[in-house]
Formats: sequence, structure tokens, C-alpha cells
Amino acid sequence: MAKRESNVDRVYEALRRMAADFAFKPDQRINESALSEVLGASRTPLREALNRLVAEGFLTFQNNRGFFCRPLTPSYIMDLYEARVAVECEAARLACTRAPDEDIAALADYLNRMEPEYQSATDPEELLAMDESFHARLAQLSGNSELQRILNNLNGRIRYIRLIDLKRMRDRAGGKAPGDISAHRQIVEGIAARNTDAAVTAMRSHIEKRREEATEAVRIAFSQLYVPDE
Amino acid sequence: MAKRESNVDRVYEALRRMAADFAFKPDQRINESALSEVLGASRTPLREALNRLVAEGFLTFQNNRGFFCRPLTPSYIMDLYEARVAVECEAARLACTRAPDEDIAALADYLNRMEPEYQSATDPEELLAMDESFHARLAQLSGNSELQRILNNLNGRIRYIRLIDLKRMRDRAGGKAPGDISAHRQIVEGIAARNTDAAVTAMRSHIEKRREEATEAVRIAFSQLYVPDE
DNA sequence: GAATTCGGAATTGAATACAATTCACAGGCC
DNA sequence: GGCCTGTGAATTGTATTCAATTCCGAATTC
Repeated sequence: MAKRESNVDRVYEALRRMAADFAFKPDQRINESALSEVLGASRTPLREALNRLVAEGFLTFQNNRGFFCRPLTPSYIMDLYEARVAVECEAARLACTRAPDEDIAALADYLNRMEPEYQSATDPEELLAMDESFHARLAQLSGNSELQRILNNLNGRIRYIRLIDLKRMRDRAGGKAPGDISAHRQIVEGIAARNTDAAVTAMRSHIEKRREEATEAVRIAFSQLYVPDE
Repeated sequence: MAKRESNVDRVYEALRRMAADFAFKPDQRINESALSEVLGASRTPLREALNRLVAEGFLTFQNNRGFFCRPLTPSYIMDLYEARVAVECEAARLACTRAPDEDIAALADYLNRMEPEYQSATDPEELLAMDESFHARLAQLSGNSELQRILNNLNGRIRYIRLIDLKRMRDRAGGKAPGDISAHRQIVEGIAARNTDAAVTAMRSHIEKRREEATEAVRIAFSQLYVPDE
């Protein structure tokens, strides 16, 4: 009957959401007292949550100066996507080597079941959730929980960038870009055939394509908001 | 004139060192009050440091039960090394693509200057520091700070395992295993020649060899200490 | 007028206090 | 004997307090 979720967890989730929604401007100093009032908790649990977010790379911290929202530079976005390539390509490789046939089939099946929803969905958040879910499931096939963990962290930080990307695609195409699910299918087929090179190549080009889109989307969206240092 | 390092930082470093030295047994519950006395700080900064370590994967946390040392299972070690393969192979690939010639030459030079020291060193900690330094520098060549960050985290958690490995190698060979530096040289040569496949292949086989050694070392060292669940 | 220094206000750093929860063990019940 | 239950001790969760540091603007000097 007791609460299962602690205050720190609640605050942490709220902060992640706020970060993803751009409640903090890049490089903005975060006022602990004000934030703790907004979140309805004291500074102690708030600071614990903030420390977690620093360790995960969402925020930065300076001694005696406090917590800051991480600036959003093109090179930072590039770094995140390149790290995703590293993690997801290796996950695909490992999945090829050792994922059970039935698990691969389950993922293919999931893709099929999702397709109609994917085709009809217009809400960027919904699309993003489905896309992330696919990539997370694929990482699961690797059987490596560290890769899953790192991917989860990277995706958390990439999320708002991808949201911008998806919103842009929606606005431009009037609905959605249908290329995605075929790329996903191609990756799964490569794994099902135990064709490591095909799967890894498909994954790499898929993510790199997304990176280019996202970089472009962010460039457009923020070119007038603020000028990055590099 | 004021202190540049905060109490949290000090506590954090101390905890990392303690974790690396096996001051906590796997799955052991960490008593905050006792630990704060040992470290000479109150529970507030201690808990902030512990939260950071949880986010970085050194410890685990359960609601209302506290912090626990992460259990050391063979599959966990395997996961860490596989993640290293993912990160470092991609770093090598990126270095091939875009690292400046002079930076690559500087790394080769570093390797040359280090060789005599590497050949004569017998202290495992010293050897480990040199080895980690090489890998960190190589990751720097990628120009991707996320990959560097992830590698740094993985190496921090792998460190004590590698220490066991190196100690075992020293004890067995009476000095050190001379294969290492040649593997490092091979990787750098691949990058210098802009031969991506060669560099990545060398990197992969190097780390995988180390993984096997480490897995074996840990199996031997801990087979009688405690029996992992899986 | 520009740079600098000084002082109060605001903010962060850390300790303490107390509430909430879990743990461990004794006792009772089947 | 084994299992459940209740109670006190130990431990964690959070708020509050106060000290240390930084921030910001006004006064001062050159």
C-alpha cells in the first residue's frame, strides 16, 4: 500500500521531461530553490536528482555555481548520433551472432503489427515512442545490458532533437515519411538471415540518415534562436 | 585561494577508489551513516556522490533500502567488454576518417616513448594506467567526446577486473606479457595508413583477447570467493 | 567615462533533525 | 518444529537550518 516511487524518482522524471521540453534554455543556470518549489520537494531530493542527470550527461555542474542546462551545439548532436552508431551497430552484430530465432521473429512480428499504426500516426511523440521502442527491442536482442543502458541514455538526450526532426518531417510531408519502417525491416531481415554485414550496414546507414536529418532540423529550428559557439 | 574541490567530489573519488579496491563486497548493502563517518562528511554530500555512482553504473539502488555494490558476474564483465568493443572500434573508425596526421603521429610517438617504460614496468597499476592512457588517447583521435565519455565510464568499471588480469599475467610470466604494445602499434599503424578495416579489426581482436583473459582471470580469482548466480 | 572595489542580497554547500520505512528478532499460534 | 505477527531498533527519506560562496549593483577612483 505504500508508495512505490520515491520523491527523487518523481523529481528526476519531471526534470527529464522538462529538459526534453526545453523548459531550460541552453547554458541556463538552474535555480535550486525556485525549482524545488515548482516541483513540490525540498532541495535535498532535488539535488540528488540533479546529480543523476549530470552523471547521465543531461546537465552540467560547476562548483559553487550550480547546475546548468547543457548547451545544444551541432557538434554535440553529431557526437550523440555517432555514439548511437557505435552502440547499435555492435548490438546488431551481436544479435546476428546469438539472438534466438524466436526472438528475432518476435521483433519482425512486432514490426508488422506496428506498421498500420505507424502509417496512420501523425503525432510526433507517438511516432517517436514507436521508433525508440523498436531500437530498444533490437538492442535487447544483443543480450547485452550495457549496450541497452548506453542506448537508453543516448536516446534520452537525443529525444527532443528527434522530436524537432519528426515535427519537421510531418509538416513537410503532410503526414509522415514512410521510409522508416522499411529501413527497420531491412535491419531485422539482415539479422534473421544471420547476415552480419547486411544488418550492420543497414543500421549504420539508417542512423546516419537520421543524423543528417536531425542536424538539418536543428540547424533550421535554432538558427534564429541562438548561435552556437562552434 | 578557496578550495577548488568540493566535498562531494572528494567523497565521489574516495568511493570510486573504494569500489575499485573491493572495499564493498558484491551485493553488499552500503550503510550511509557508517560510510559518512569513515569519509568525514555528512550524509547529504555522500548521498549525492552515491547517486552519481548509481547513474554511472558502479552501484545499484533500491527504494527505501539504500545503495548496494554491484554484483560481479561473468556476464556483466562480458557486457562491459563488448560495450568497449562497440565504442573503441567506432572511435578507431572515426579516427581513420578524420584525425589529423599530426595527432596520429603524436600517438605513435607516445607509444614509442612509452615502450621502454612499458617493457620494464612490473607494477600492475602502472601498466594499467599506461594501457588506459593509450586507449583514452586513441578515443580522443575520434574527436567525439561522447565516445570518450562512455569509454571512460566503462574503463572505470573494468579497472579492477583488469587489475586482476594484469596481476595474474605478471605472476605467470614473471614480468609482463609483451604482446600488448605490438597490438597497440598495429592499431595505430592501421589508422595512420587510413586503413579502416585493418584498424577496426586490430582493435576488435585486441579487446576481445583481453576480454577472454579477464574473464578467465576473474573466474580463477573468484571461483572460490563466491558463486555468481549465472 | 571606464575600470575597480566593496558590501549586501541571493544562492549554493553541508550538517542536523526528525519522519517514514525497513529490518531483525522474539513471541505466539497452528 | 515451522510459520506468521508484532514490536523496537536501525536505516533511509526529506525538510530545515546555517555557513560559505558567488553574484550584482552602487560608489569610488583614476
